[in-house]
This record gives sequence, C-alpha cells and structure tokens, in this order.
Amino acid sequence: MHKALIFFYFCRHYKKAIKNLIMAEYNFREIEQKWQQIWKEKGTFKAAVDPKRPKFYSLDMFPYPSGAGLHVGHPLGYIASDIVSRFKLLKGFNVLHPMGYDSFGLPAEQYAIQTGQHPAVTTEQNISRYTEQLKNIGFAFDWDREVRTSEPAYYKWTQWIFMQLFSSYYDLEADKAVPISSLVTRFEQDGNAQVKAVCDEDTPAFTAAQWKAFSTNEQQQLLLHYRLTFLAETTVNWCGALGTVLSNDEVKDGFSERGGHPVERKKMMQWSMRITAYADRLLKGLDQLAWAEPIKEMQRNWIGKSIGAEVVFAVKGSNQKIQVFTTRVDTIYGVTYLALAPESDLAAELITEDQRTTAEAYIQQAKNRSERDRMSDVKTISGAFTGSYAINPFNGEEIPVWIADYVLAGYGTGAVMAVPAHDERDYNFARHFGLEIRQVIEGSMENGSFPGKGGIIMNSGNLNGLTMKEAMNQCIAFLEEQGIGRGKVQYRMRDAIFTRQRYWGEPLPVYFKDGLPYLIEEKDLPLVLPEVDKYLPTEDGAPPLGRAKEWTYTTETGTYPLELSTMPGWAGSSWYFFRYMDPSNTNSFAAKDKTDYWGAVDLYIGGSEHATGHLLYSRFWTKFLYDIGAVSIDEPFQKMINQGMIQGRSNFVYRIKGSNTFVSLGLKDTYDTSAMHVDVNIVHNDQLNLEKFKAWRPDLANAEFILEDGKYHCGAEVEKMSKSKYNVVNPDDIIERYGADTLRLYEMFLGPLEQFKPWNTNGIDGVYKFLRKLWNLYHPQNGAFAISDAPASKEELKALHKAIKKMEEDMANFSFNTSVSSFMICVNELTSLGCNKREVLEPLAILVSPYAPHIAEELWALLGHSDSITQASFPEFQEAHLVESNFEYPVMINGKLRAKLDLPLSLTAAEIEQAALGDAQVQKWLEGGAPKKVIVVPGKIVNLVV
RNA sequence: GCCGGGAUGGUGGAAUAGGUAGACACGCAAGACUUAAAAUCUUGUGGCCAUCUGGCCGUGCGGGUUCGAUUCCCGCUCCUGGUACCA
Repeated sequence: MHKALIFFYFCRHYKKAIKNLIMAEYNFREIEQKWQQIWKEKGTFKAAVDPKRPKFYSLDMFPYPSGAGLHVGHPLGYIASDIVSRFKLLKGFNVLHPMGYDSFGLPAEQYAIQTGQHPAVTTEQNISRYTEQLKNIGFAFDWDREVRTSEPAYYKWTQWIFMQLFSSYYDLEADKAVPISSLVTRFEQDGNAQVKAVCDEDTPAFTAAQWKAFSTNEQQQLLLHYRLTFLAETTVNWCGALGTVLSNDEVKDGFSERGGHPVERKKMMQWSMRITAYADRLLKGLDQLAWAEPIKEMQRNWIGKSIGAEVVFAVKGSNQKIQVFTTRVDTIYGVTYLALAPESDLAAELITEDQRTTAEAYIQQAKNRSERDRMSDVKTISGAFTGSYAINPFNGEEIPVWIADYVLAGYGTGAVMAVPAHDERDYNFARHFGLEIRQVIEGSMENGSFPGKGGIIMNSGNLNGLTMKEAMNQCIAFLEEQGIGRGKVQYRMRDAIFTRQRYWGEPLPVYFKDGLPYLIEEKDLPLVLPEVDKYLPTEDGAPPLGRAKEWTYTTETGTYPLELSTMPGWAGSSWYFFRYMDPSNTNSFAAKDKTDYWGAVDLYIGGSEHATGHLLYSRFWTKFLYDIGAVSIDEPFQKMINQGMIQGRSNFVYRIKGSNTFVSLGLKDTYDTSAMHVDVNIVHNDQLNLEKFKAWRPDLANAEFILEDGKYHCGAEVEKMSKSKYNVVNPDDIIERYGADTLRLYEMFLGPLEQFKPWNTNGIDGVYKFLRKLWNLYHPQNGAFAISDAPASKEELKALHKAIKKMEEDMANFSFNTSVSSFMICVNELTSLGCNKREVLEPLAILVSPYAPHIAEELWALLGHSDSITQASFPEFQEAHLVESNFEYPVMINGKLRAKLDLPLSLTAAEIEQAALGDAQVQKWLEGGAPKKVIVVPGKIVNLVV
C-alpha cells in the first residue's frame, strides 16, 4: 500500500519529465544549441568564389551597435533576408550573406564624454552583445566576413577612397570622374577655357601661360575648385558652446537641442563631396533599379532636378549684376521686383544710404534664425527694400530689389525674379508690401496668383500669344544671344558636407602646408585615430583631435599639422558592401576578381529611413569607383525591400488614485484611476501576471487588484519602442521561452514585411504549436520517431505540393507571412491524414528549413541524412498532384451565392449551364421562369440573371 | 501645401489580369481529459433576424462602370511615411 502510493505519486509528478526523456518531445533548446554549434564547427555558411555556380548576394543594412542591444524589431529584416538566402542555397545558388557593424558614431562618443570610457571599448562591448544575440537567432551569416567600420584595417580603405576622390575631377565631356593629373596637363596646354568640368561657380578663367606663372599655392587653390572632395567655405549651424557644427534638426529656435546653447549661422571651412556632379546619373540610374517606387520617388525629390534658365539683371547706376535662376522665364514681363537672400553679399552691397538702418537690421534679424526655422515659419512675411533698382533686360523697366528671407542662399543663385501674378509666395510678398502685381498669362486673377502653365502669354511684348514652352524657348534664345543668361538645369541636392568636429570617426588623410590641404602618402595609410585626454573640443574651439599630443605629418620638406575634423557617419557605410566580398585584403579595398564575381547586391533589405542618405551616398561612391575602374558595377543595389518598422506596444494598468489598488481595464472608468505603463514582459495576451507584477517593483509588493472574471486585463497602445515605456521586447527572452525557430516564424507571420506594425506576442502560441505539430508528424506513436517508406497517397502529395507552389510564389513576392500560413495548412492536413511517409515528410522538412532551420536540420538528421539540410535541393513542384477532376461551382443568382454544384471540370459551358438550371435550389430561385442571362466561366463560376 | 502608402471580424491578417469575402492564427465560448489548474484535444465563432434547412446586411464614406467590385473609375473622410518658402 505504502509503496503503491509512492509509486502513484511518482508517476503523477514525474510523468511529464519521463515522457520528455523517452519520447523525444520537441526540445527546441537542445536542438537549437546543437545545430548552431554544428554550423559553426563545420563552417556551413562560409561563402567562396565559385564560377561554376550562379551567385546570390543577400545583404542587410548593417546595424550601429548601440548600448541598448537588439530589440525584437531589429532582426525582422535579417530574418527575411536569411530566409531568402537559405532558399537560394536550396535552389543551387552560391550565396553571400554577411553581417557587420557600422561602429563609428555619436552615442559611443557621448558616452565617452560623460564617463571617460574610450569609445572603442564601449563599441567592442556592444558588438559582443549584438553578435551573441544575432547568433542565437541562427542566421546563415558567414561570420568570417564580418566588417567593422571603426577598425583601422577597414577605415584604411575609407581613407583610400577619400584620397581617390581628392585626386579626381568630374569631366562633363566624358561624363565621368577623371584623374586630376590629366586636368593639370590640360591647364598646362590650354588653360581652363575649353575645359568642361564640374567646378565651383566662382572659378576664374586662365590661360596656359597664366597657369604656368601661378605659384604652387595658387595652382593648388585652383585645383580645389575641381576636386571631387574639396575644402570650401560653407554656411553651417555653429554652436560655440558645444564647439561643433550641428545639423538642422539639432537646432530648435536658434538654440541647440542638447544643452540649449545659442547657435549661429556661420561660414566655416568644411570638406565637401561633389555629389552634385553625379546628380543626373543618380537620377537616371533609378530607372533600372527594382526598388519600391516610393523610395525612388524620394530620391528623385531629393535630387530635385529643375529645368529653367539663368537671367542676369543689371543694377541701375552700378556695375553690379544680379543673377537669378527661374523655371518660368516665360513670365519675365511679369517681374515686378527682385528678391535676394539675406545672407548674400550682394544684398548688403546694394543697400542705399536712405534704407541702411532698416535693411541692415533686417539682415541681422534673419541671420539669427536657422534655415529650418525660417522654412517652418511660412506664414510670417518679412523683407526689406535695398533702395536699389535692377533693369529688366527684356523691356528695360526699373524694378525694385528687395531682401527677403523666403529666398534661400543655398539654392540656385540666392536671388529670384518675383512674378507675383503667377507665384504664390511672390504674390503674398507683393500684397504684404504693396508691390505691383502684373498678370502676363491669360486667365482669372479672382483667386489670387495662378501658375497658368497651360495658358497663353499676354502683356509681354513680342511673347504675346505664345504658349509657355514657346515663350521659354524664345526667351532663352534671346538671353544667350545677348550674353545675359542661358538655359540651365538646377538641382535641389547640394554637395554633401564631409566633416564633423568629432572624435569617433575616420581621420581625414590630409595635412596642411601653407594653409592648403595635401594628401598623405598611400603607404602611410591607415591614418590611425590618435589618443586624446578628453573627447571634447579644445579650449580655443578646435575639434577633439586638437588635443592629441602628436597629430602631425612629416614629409621631406618638414612637419605639418594634420586635419582635425573626422569623417561623417556615412563615410564607412557607403562602401561596406564591397568589403564583405574580400574582408581581409590588405592590398586593396577588395580584389577585382572578387568584386567582379559577386557583383551588385541582389537583395538589399533595410529601413526606408535611409532612403535619401545612405542609399544616395552609396550609389554615388559606387559610381565613382566604377569611373576609376575599381569595380565593374555602377549601381550597388539591384533589388531593395524596405521592411516596416516594428513599433512598440505598451501595456497599461490603472491605479486608483492615492492607493495601491489596480483596476482591470473594463472597470477603470467606475473608479478615479490613473494609467501607468507596465512592463510588457509580465503581460501575456493583455492579461497581467499578478505575481510577477508584485515582484516587478518593491512598491508594488502589496498591490491589490480588482479583477474581471478573475483576470486582470491591461490596456494597450502603440508607441515607439523605448525603455521608459517598458515596451521593449528582447529577442533573447522570446528565444528563451519559445526558441529561435518560433521567433523567426512569428516575426514573419506578424504581417507583410514592408508594413509598419506594432510588436505584440498575442499570436506567438499559434506558431509554437505549429512547430510542435510539425515535430509530431515525424514522431507519430508515443512521441517516438517513425517514418514509413510506403508510397504517399494522392491527398498527401496534394497537401505537400500546394505548399511547395505557394512558397515559391511567395518567395518571388517577398510575402513571407502567407508562406507561414501555407505551412500551417499543410501540416494540419497531413496531421489529419495521419501521414508519416518519407516521400512527403522529407520534402516538407526542406520546405520549412529556410524559416525554421534548427528543427528542419534535426528532422533531416533523424531522417538519416548526414549532410546539412542546406545542401539539399528544393523540392520540385509537380502540377500533376494538384490537378482536380471536379470543381464545386458556386451558382449565383443576381450576383448572390445561392447554390453550389459539384461538377466535372471536363464539362463545357453549355453542359454546366444545363446542370445549373436543373438544380433544385436554382429552380426555387428561378420560380419556374427562365433566366434573362446566363454567365458561365468554366472552372470558376455560374451567374444567372433573372 | 506637395509626393507616397493605407483603411477588411473582438485582434494580427488572407483573397485583387473583377468571379464563393474573412484563408491562417490569436482571442472568446462550449465540451472532453484533470481532484484542480496548466497543457492538450474536439466543436463553434463577421453582424442582425429566424424553430431548423434559411433570410437580410457587410471590405472607411458617397457615386459610377459591370451579369458580378475588397479589386476598376470619379468625388470625399480619416490614419500614416516622406518632404517642404526649391524660385
């Protein structure tokens, strides 16, 4: 009796444990660790050049390793690209699927300023954490190819590319970058009159004789006007207190966002990249790319090509000329004033004595507002008259010259010809200051100004009666004939500023001699970031590198100071996709045979927030590298998918004010409550785990609850994922609880990849159940592995081949969520058929392996294979298994479903009609009469109109 | 303002060369197993009406084309991403 009781007790409590031992339930923890280890040991995902196989380059936007670690949103795109990579492996492709880190950046430097911790140390720690987290998810990355932009061995080549840009200019005749040495040769022979190249607007003309007579310094100064990366005076947001340049979005109301220090617009010497030289190629190149149309459109807007004309206005009683850019030169007779940007030097010069006080006060006021403030404050109209008049070259009319802050110094020439009748901003300005409004296009002025692009020109001398296009052509011809203007293409995009006054970035390989920049020698690369005592600007406002003890460069002629600024964040990320092809090369950034083999990225997955920055810069550098013959492609990313951001989903509890009692969601309005964020990790399916809640914080230990049906329901809201909202979900926690395969499947199952969606774990159980059902197919009796070699039935093959077909179609459309559904359907069907046939279960394991690689490998091994499942071939879809002999026809009457008829597919339309009309249900609706019309679509539908 | 994307049950979502709306999953409900709970399994689940086999309504709103519209066209509303005195 006693023994029996103990035995009984033992059985009850250890039943499950024993079952696990002898019945091999799906144990994801064991399986996943085992296979991650095997992949690592066997180098399963090592990629190597293999001309015999077609290549597939699958790339993710590499992350900046932040201190917060990966959250559940980061891996979304990586999982998608991993699925595609593994699918391509099964399809026989040689797949390159690497991962690395964009490891220079501001957060590590800010942390360094606060703590004194070297950014390299912080970065290293963060990278270890990221790598560990990524490895837990079981990605098919070739980790041997990892790159880090902050490693000297990497940024050596970032510096090298900078040097090539410095040594090149853009030749407009060849329409490509050409070595600057050939430009020097041309200067020596002919001067610069015949040279068609992209250069600064203010480049002076000179002859060969003059060139030769110039001093070395003068020659170098002139060459800077042509180099693709150059030092030039740029207007920036300068914050003296922080000692650095701020970007527009770091400035609020004239003060720095961080610290609230005053910010002024200041002209500073900065390095720039002449990306505008590539504007047209960047625009045209978009047409060839398989990118989402919105992203292409964003780039087109960013490049902002406008076709128009440049017109020179003489100033009355002065030698000054005012140059304007306009897209509507056809409205030239409607010009009633000119407007200059407050920053322009010309504006200050044109102020007459009687206007001096007001005009100069206005310029001063405008200067203190950032460009962004000026732009966002559209409603306030402000300006000042200079006192000067310009002459309209078409009719000799005198027109007043104004200063207006709606004119931007950085676009076009910083001066506009105002046509109030046909431009809204000019109209508002003219109304505000009582300036003339003269209509020159036929139409009604009832609703103020109108653009009138399709109208006929009037009040315009010999342009009268012409269309916009005709008038424009005629005007441009006149301007060119008179030498006072020309047709011109203007881009909104500006040259990219390439320096930051920061520490944690690539040093520029440049030293200064007589105030002019020179490149260090290639053999001295990399120019390694020096140690500094603090990561702050020096007392006299120089960048942090000014603190380095020895930051000089020695040549045969002497020792010279090195550049103190560093490169911006986008430098290292603009070419990393080439480095992956040959990551440890010490002789070049990547060997040509390797870049030729791997070519362009076949699939690039990342967020759309990089649409205009990173993607544009990468395309620019790739085109440049192509021009100099360093690579053979001029577009880096053939196909791109933008995954939607995963937003946070916060949970709330409702505390009765002034108490420690919490009310469930449905009852919260019956009490006086206030909402409080609660950690989403102690909430499941929006139900609060009360014990965990009490343990969450000491002050909640004695919390009390008012429940609904014995449960505490939490409120929920979609917000940004952030620590302070307690809605950050760490992939490690999901993996701990459900395993990596479940995480991978669930992230895909959540919805379309490109859609923005909040993270919630409400449906994750369903995915986990699916994996267990899958496992049970191979372990049918008491959880023991058993497989039958008997031939599969028609139904079993049909279930399988439906899934094969669906997966291939979905892969082509990157519709991962629907593939997961089709796997579920397949497994459900096979379960109810009781299928454990090798003929079906072997291909099934291959099918799910891109999504759930660990469990697939385990099943593959159980099936008796010694190779990795990644070596298998994707099962071939056979249409024959899906062919049906019958079809259940929906019969609709007046467009409404009234009956269903199971009929052979071999029937003709007439036979189907016959059958439908004979059906009892249909007869009832026809009420004895004949239908007015019968539509029969064989294999689809029958519709009767009565 | 301009340029994109979107709106489908209680929830995530499926279905568009126009052809059975709501696949798959969550949640919920009922039942089985259990001392109980969890887990698991079975059944049901768009709304309204009906005693049942059934009927009416239903894909943001209003029109249109069509035998037939979530899908195409016109006009709105709301949400969302980008961009913004760009001459």
